[in-house]
Amino acid sequence: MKNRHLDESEARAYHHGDLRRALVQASLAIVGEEQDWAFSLREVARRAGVSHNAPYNHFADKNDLLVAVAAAGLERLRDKMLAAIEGIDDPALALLASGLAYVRAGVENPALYRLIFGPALAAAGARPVGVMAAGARTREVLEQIVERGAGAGAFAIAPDDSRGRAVATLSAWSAVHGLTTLAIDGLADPQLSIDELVIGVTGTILNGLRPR
Amino acid sequence: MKNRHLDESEARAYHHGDLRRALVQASLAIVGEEQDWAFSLREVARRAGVSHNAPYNHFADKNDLLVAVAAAGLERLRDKMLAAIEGIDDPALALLASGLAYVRAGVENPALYRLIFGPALAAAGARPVGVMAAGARTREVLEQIVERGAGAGAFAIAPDDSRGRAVATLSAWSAVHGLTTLAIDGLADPQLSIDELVIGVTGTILNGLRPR
DNA sequence: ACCTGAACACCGTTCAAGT
DNA sequence: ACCTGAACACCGTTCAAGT
Repeated sequence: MKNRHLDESEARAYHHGDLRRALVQASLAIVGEEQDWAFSLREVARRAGVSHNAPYNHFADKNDLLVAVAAAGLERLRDKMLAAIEGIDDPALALLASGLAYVRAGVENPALYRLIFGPALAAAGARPVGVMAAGARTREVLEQIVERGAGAGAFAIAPDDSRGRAVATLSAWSAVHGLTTLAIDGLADPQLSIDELVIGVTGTILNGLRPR
Repeated sequence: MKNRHLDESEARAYHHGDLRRALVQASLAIVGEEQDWAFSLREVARRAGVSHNAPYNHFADKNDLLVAVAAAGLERLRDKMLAAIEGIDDPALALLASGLAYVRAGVENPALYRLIFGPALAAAGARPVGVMAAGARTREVLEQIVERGAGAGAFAIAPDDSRGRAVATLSAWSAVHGLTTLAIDGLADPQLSIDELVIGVTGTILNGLRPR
């Protein structure tokens, strides 16, 4: 009864060291299905079919689980960006495509987006290294597009200007990240569609990076 | 004892219909002093010197209080932006000044910034009108700068292009909003100072809006 | 009209105990 | 090594009762 939503192999796996992964998956399921990013640790345990303190064998506390979930969510975001720029040579088009994928992912699953940039990162004390590392890997996607654009002369950045590349990367990330949260919060212009907003905002960034 | 941190006039005021305001002030104090945006309703009541369910006479539930706190925080943000652009005629400089004020405010009080764009707006069900209205007033500051810039020919937007103005406004807000959250989350480049980051990112936006 | 105290269901975390 | 059940302090919310 407790395990009725799990098949036998999955139930067995909990005794094989997979509970950690199962708890992260259960969390992602709750976030995605119920759009609830403030779920309780006990609810996750219930969904995974274990007692409410079994998670403590794999995570120091609730925030430690949230860190793992946020990191997994960031990896998903990164994968979508990578898939979106696959085969696109023009750096400007690649930046637009990655931005579209990023904002769409956030708007499609707002609760996950809020979780990623929410409680885990806000935790007092030491920075949660898991999320930070995943965030760095996500930023790298934009960094590489900027680097290609700078090398090809598509963006007005000298090849040896690492500061310029950092600013360009952060400009692009800030714009799509800010647009995503404003759209999720209902603070973006409702007259325009999400795609129109992304194209418009990314267009401003691309215009700002273009050689004059 | 319960009221030891309140003087008599303040204590009396709670019987004059000011508890609502006092609870919002107490919340802002907790957020600012303890950098804790996930405070409990009971803690707010304790700080205000009332029983733990007195708040229910003024707010429907905890989220209703959070909405009021978020709206107050947004008004503060708006006031800082307005003060920063006071007397600046050049639209480009005004946009930079407002952006600097915005990001600095967020970085100085990250917990308040998280609260503003956090739980209240994420609440399931109906949109919290209080925050939405305050958000619209905050966006208006940027809108007016863009409008001035479009009129003066400082930005490449035709006078009758309301769509262009909306995109420009959202581009500016997205950039500073995204930069603020990334900086707070420790995901911005640590090599550069906050002011350098704002100048760089705002520079990209301004460059993108400038006539060619 | 506004506030209080008791009560309820729920939560995060700890601890002793089981296999 | 990993999991369970009891226990503790705390929370959001409701309700009856006070002024």
